[in-house]
Amino acid sequence: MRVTIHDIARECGVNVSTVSRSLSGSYGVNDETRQKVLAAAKRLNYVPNRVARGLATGRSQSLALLISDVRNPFFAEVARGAEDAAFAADYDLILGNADLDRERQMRYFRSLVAKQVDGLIVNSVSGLSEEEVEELRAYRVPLVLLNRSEGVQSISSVSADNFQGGFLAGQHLIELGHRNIAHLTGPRQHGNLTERAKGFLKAVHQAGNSVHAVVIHGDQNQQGGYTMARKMLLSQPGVTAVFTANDAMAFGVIRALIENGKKIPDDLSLVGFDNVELASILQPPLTTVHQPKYEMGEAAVQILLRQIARPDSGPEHRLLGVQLVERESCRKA
Amino acid sequence: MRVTIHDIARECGVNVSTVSRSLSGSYGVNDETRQKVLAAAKRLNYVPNRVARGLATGRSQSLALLISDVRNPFFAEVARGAEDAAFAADYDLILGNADLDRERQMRYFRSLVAKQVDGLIVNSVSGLSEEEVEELRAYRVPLVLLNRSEGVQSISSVSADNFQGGFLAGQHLIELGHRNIAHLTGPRQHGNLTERAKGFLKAVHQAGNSVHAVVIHGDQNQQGGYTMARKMLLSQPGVTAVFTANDAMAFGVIRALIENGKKIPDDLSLVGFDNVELASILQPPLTTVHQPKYEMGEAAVQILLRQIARPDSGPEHRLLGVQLVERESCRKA
DNA sequence: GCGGTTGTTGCAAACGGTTGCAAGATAAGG
DNA sequence: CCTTATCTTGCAACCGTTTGCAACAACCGC
Repeated sequence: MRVTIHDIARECGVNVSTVSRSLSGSYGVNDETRQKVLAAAKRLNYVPNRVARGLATGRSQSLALLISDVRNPFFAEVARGAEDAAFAADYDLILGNADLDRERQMRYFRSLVAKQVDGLIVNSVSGLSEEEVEELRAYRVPLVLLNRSEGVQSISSVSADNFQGGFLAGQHLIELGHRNIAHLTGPRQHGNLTERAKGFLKAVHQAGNSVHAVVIHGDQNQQGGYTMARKMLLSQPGVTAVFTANDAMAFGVIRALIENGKKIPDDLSLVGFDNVELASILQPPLTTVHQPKYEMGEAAVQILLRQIARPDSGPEHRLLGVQLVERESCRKA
Repeated sequence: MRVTIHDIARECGVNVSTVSRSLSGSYGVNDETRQKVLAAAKRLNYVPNRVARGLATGRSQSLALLISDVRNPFFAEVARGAEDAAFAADYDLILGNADLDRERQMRYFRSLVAKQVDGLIVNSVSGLSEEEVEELRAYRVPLVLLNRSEGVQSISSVSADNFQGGFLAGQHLIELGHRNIAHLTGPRQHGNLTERAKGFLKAVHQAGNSVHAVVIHGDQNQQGGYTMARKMLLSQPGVTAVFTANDAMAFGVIRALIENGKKIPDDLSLVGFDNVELASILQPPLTTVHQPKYEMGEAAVQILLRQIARPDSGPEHRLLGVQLVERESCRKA
């Protein structure tokens, strides 16, 4: 059995409550006694039992991050940001990969609540039914969503400025002189991606009638980008520039172009979104919209910590800035 | 306050112990009573408090994964494998990024032990002092190392067959007819990478005197690969093939070659190690040695679960197979 | 010298479960 | 009908902390 405060108390000839107070540093214990206790704790190699502490205080000192998949570099970066912020505040982070499986997500929620996590960061909640969101809310655990969900004002969120990102991408291509631009994006109704498309279209409309834009929907991954690009090459031969709603799709576009013997940026300019590490390594390096992924993880934890400290404080929505990273996948039209 | 078993007991007019037994499914309770309890639990929306349970049973029902950095796709993949296996067994996974910082690693250990994690998967322990390893051992928490540490027989481990991987890479290049091969690797004394180098050299020696090999040490990342490649192009102009000890270094090599106007595989054949996702996306797709990353995570959790179930069972060392994935970065010499 | 502070410590009740043991009820066997 | 075995349930201790309250001593000012 491990050493407990009872052992220390016996060793020092004091009551456990004195030991507890000495260790947790709250005032009200004589300095001499405290030193004695501290020395004994060290000598006996005492490790406090956080579970017991958690039971007594109602705090588990852990947060959870529930995302689709850490293998997605975007989430890995978020996870690292969250983990660093949590570690700094002496919390630890439980990781859950829920894919986009509703059932799995709910199973996780229940398990995490049962474990008394002090706060929860969730990728997205958009797939959940009204009832499920209600159940979630009933748990009364501080919650922050990564990427704001439409219409869920009451839950804190951290998002990148997707609209602005889409706008920047569109503006950039237009400034380079492109007049026939395609936007490759995911399925309709996907909050984030929809925002990006809206921003993009704003830039297009601002440019007036001279610019022609087409939006193509498909799967929001490399394969989807590949498929859409192939289709586009056939149906839209006049396109000179492509903006994809994420980098993965851009990689698919690159593959399709290589297969068709076309070169970037000579035959087609390309702008991605996310700025995953790969984007800078690829040849040519991809121009893309940088999302502050690490910072999003950090911010989410900060909000959580604040909500834990002041449970009655309202929800907070943080919109983090994005920026266009110009590399070599675009050229003047 | 949340619903507890006491509430359910009151509701059903039975003792808490009966409720506990009904819920945890251990036999010894009348079926009718159990149904009544289950119904009440559901009706009241009861969520068991795992912290309390943990205190009583000494089990926290959570495992921890302590790695350098999730942003490294290798670890992200391992993490996902571990998480899936843990989830399936109704455990959850605490994630820790310790970089290679000893202090941070030790802080994590203590915190995790304090939290009564039931098992711990650790990236590497090689940087720790004797004393620290001893402290770790004293905690008596089931432990498995990702990548076996030299001379630490007493702690379970899961590793890829690095030696065999190095051998396969060397053999492949030799079979293609290369006679002047460079191996770019990390600092000396790095367990894994050393094994890879050894395997590579075995292939070289097996081929007899006709094959000339040079081993270059540097940083085990993209930048290191870049630097070493530049140096090599100057000092070893006769080299026709390169084997890097990981994919990241290979990406650095590619960058250096592009800068020098050289083409892969025409001017130089290249083999990496790891098979990160990026390797297949790059142009040209990289020939590399596949490490079963996901499976390593899974295996680590399985070992942990076994050790938790039978604490007196000895350590287990699992060596997972690797395979050469031939893509388009090599050609006949 | 006395009442009132202030500071230090101990006592004991939580926190929400689990579990060994005993008691009572019921059924089976002789 | 009594004994014994089997089921079902309750009681209470325990897991390792925290924390409100009371007790006590020392010190203060008057």
